[in-house]
Amino acid sequence: MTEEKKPHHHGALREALIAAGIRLLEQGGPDALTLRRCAALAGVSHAAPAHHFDGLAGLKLAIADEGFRRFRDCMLTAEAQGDPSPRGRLKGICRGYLAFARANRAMFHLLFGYEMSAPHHGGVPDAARVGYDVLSRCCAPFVSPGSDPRAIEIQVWSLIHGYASLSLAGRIGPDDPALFEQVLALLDRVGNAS
Amino acid sequence: MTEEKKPHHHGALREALIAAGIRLLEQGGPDALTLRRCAALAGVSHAAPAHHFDGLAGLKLAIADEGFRRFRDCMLTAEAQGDPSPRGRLKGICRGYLAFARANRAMFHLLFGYEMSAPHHGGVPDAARVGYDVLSRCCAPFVSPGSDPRAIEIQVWSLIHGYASLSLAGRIGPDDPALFEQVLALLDRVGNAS
DNA sequence: TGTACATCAGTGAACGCGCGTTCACTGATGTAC
DNA sequence: TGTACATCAGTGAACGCGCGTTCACTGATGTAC
Repeated sequence: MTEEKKPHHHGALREALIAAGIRLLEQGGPDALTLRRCAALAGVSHAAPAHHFDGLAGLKLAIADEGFRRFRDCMLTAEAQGDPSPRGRLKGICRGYLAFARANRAMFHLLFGYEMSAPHHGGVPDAARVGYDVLSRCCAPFVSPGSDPRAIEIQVWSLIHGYASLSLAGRIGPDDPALFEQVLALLDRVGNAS
Repeated sequence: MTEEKKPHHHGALREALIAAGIRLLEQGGPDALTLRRCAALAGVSHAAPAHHFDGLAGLKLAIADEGFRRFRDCMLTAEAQGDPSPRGRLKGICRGYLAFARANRAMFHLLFGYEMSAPHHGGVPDAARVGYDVLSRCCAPFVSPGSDPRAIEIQVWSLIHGYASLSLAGRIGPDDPALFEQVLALLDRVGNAS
């Protein structure tokens, strides 16, 4: 199971290829993620991945799946670190959202980029849902009973996703925690009756 | 100047290549944008573009430049169409923002994607500024005198950019104008003393 | 108005590159009996 | 416990593809005089 020897059979090649893909992604950007390079980094021949993934698209899907789980974990960690009030938790996951994006630039672009939503593409992996569930839970305290929670969820998600995207795109300038907190202050006005 | 004949000299190849690139982008996605295909679509040999652009990166920069101008025009048009109050203008450009993203998926990803902000890349083209200026002007009425306008600008920009990005990524589901207006309603709480 | 010449903007052939994929193969594993 | 055999997970060579780039070239344009 946890063998890492070098016999003919790798033993955990699937996981090794995913890990290699993530490394390539972060070190060389989206274009560095190819089947051949993943195979080389995992120490197998370039034809080996065909036994585990349905082409490059299949590998990317598996990488995105793993990425979404790490993304969720990053938000949960940030949630647990801050103020335990509902408002504090909500801001906490937003801080985790931004932290993940900054620490995993290329992965973030893979998770939300063109390819993942292209017309011909199979669609977003199931794991995308686990992140949304965290968001949804943290928004719940601010939803008026009987009303649709979706509006508040999308307000919060848009705000933090936009900030993270613009930050990665270099549009907000260097890291500015004070500015980010000012933007998050808008969340104090979410869900109140104004 | 406006010649479109077929002599040895094209006359306006630079513009033709940019137009070809935009067509390829929208019809085939980011990967369809190559020097050779642009040249073919413009009706010249594949070596011709080298006389006008510094490689593929140079062509992309020129395409992004044109894209940012169209983006701004789209916002200005939407601003002019709606309620002329400050709040109405602000929401107007947000509607233009979303409309542009939806009508120019691949271009939108080019303008804000990984490549445009990659470490080795030269940076965002100057034209990116013209869009921000529109946003800044529409935010100005809500900035308290003497305070930094940046906080409100980034709040608004994050909200609309996030919504547009998530919409393109297929995360918000099918087009839902009512939901979008609910999200924009958060702008009613921007810049007030709460 | 005419000529010589430099410069510019194309052509088309050729290059090497990394890619995904296919194929026959082989060693290792697992199962039936 | 031992044997036969099917299946699985790798190897390595080969394929064709489209890409960016280079190169010598040539036709058209523009300028000096």
